[in-house]
Amino acid sequence: MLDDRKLAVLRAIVEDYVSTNEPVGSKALADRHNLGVSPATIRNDMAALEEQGYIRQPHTSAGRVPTDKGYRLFVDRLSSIKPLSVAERRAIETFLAGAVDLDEIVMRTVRLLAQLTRQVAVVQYPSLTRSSIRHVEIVPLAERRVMLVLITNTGRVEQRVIDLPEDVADERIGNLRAVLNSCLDGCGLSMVPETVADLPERLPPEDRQVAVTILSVLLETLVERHEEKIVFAGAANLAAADFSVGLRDVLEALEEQVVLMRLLGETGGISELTVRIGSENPYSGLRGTSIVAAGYGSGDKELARLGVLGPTRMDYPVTMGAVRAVARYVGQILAGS
Amino acid sequence: MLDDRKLAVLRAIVEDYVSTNEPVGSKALADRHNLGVSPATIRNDMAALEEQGYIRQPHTSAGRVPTDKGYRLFVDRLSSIKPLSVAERRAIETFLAGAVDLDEIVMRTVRLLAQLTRQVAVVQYPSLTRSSIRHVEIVPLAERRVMLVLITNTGRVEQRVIDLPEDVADERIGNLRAVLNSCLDGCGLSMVPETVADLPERLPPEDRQVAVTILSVLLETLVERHEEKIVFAGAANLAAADFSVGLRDVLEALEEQVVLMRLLGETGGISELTVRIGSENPYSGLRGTSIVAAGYGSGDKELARLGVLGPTRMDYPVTMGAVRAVARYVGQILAGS
DNA sequence: TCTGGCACTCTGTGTTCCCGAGTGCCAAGT
DNA sequence: ACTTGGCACTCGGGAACACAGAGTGCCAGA
Repeated sequence: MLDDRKLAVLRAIVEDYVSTNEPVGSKALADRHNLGVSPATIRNDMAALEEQGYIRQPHTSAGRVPTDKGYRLFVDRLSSIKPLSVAERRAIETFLAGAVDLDEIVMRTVRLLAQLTRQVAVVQYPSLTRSSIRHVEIVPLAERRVMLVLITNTGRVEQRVIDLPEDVADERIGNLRAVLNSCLDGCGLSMVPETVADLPERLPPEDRQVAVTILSVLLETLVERHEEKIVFAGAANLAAADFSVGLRDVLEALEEQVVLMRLLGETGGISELTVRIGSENPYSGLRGTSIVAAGYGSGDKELARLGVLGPTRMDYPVTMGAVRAVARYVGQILAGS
Repeated sequence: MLDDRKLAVLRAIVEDYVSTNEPVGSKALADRHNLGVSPATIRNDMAALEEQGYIRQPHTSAGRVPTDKGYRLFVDRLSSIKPLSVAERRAIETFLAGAVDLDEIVMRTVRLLAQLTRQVAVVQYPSLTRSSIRHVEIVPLAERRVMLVLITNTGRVEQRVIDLPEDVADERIGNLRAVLNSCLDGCGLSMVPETVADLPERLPPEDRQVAVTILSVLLETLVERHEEKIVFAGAANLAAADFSVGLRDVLEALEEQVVLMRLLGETGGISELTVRIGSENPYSGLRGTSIVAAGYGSGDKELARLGVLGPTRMDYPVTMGAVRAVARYVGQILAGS
């Protein structure tokens, strides 16, 4: 149905259109790529490609432009991920190495990715639910008020202020902290509810009331924060890429955590790339934009996702290479810290 | 030099131009505002205003448009800050009240402000340097590794991972923590360096090495984080306001923490509004944009700043009202938590 | 000092026209 | 059966042009 030459023509169209941003005609193709055939032949192939929905003409008698389906075929079968240059790898390493805490790792990652791809980068904070507890801290603030601090093995810190039902002496707090830590240390977050279920009963009666209050907040934190935090950078790159569709919609989507979550999507395995092209993505305001995303994590567990968002007319091989490389490096950094 | 009527004309020009976004002519002015004089008279006044640089004509035989100088006069002498409606105040309260930690307070504030003003909102995290220490925590992570957690009275939490020069038993860590807390609790951050200066000497010799390591990281944190964290929201509003100047520059500025810092600027007193109009601001990429900013804090100490950024052609009375109101509410929330 | 009148100057818009790039199709060649 | 050159056709986009409308500056009169 699609012989090799037709595929070569499609590849050439995508490559030319990506680099020039103008509909590409049969003559230009014959000139720039040595396909060994004449423009007329190419025209026939183009007609076939259009017939099947891989390319289209913006107007009669203009060149051809790839459709979403065309890009999809290109990504799946006609291109290979382009690895980063040595210089780029070095840049990633040195740039990420300087980060001192999780906030800074994420911040640097998102900027790095934006700069590398010249597009909008999106990074999700390492998921709370898939990580485990490294330490729980209870800090007395006032008479009946404490702050609960939760530190996970990914370096993420959650804090909540709790109003207690009664005055509690500091040593009782300390005691409680010790108990909590001894039974939660290293506990996967998804296991917390069962782990603490019978905890109050194992405490002296006078502490139970307080323990229940604190535990309920702890559990609440785990649930509420299920919707993860996401940051983006490189919005300025949107202005450069003259967007076909209004960039207002894109900016709006970027500020909606929920939408971003869905865009990053779920993955199969770690460091596996997901590409959503134009109308494939689940949000109508983003026709005309593609998302290249990957999971990252330490070891073999995927902790969160990151990716970039740009016009469908993007350089997929390069973008995919950058996303994959950054995802791997961030995973390493997280594992090492 | 400028009699009352000329000022009234200037005010009318600003108001009309802000609401219509079109150069305003003498006839339209005479119709919409009852100035009690004819268009011809207004024309004379306009000529005078233009002479002095308060307004200008985009082209010969177009209406007049205020200059930066004109807006400045308008803000300083011709307008008064418009208080928010009851409904808006209620919305602020309920929206901010639900926040559980500092991150969420800041996040909600910036979104609220963006929505209220329909412009880009910018909020700086409460300054580390001006707040005081509420608690210091040292959490053992591994053999020779601990995490230092710093909690300030504004609810801000800073964490750093520290590699120790030797193995340290947990009880020695606990001891160190107790000592640190007893001498730093409530200590203003700017006082920390002197407060801990002689601390190692007061410890048993075997702990000194470790203490020095930890303290140096602590001090480093205070210094490094001097450049504050800033977040923004509402970038989508930029796309709506058809910017005269390329919005690429604006987006770039928004992602430069340093530039944002300078834009928010320094203030006189708390809740005092700063307005920077067009060319008054220190960044050349932002010709055509104004910044309305205010300090916020708990009690009488200014902890940080917040504000909005929009086209010079903005509704200053309303914007100023919103910024002032939000700054006050955030201050209250911070004081109460 | 204000007002009405008048001539003048622009910008923006709509119209028309034309060029060129690119196509589809067909008939001839391999 | 596929490829190729030729040819007529179609549109989009830019240039040239005209024109209406809004707005001004200025002047003479109240």
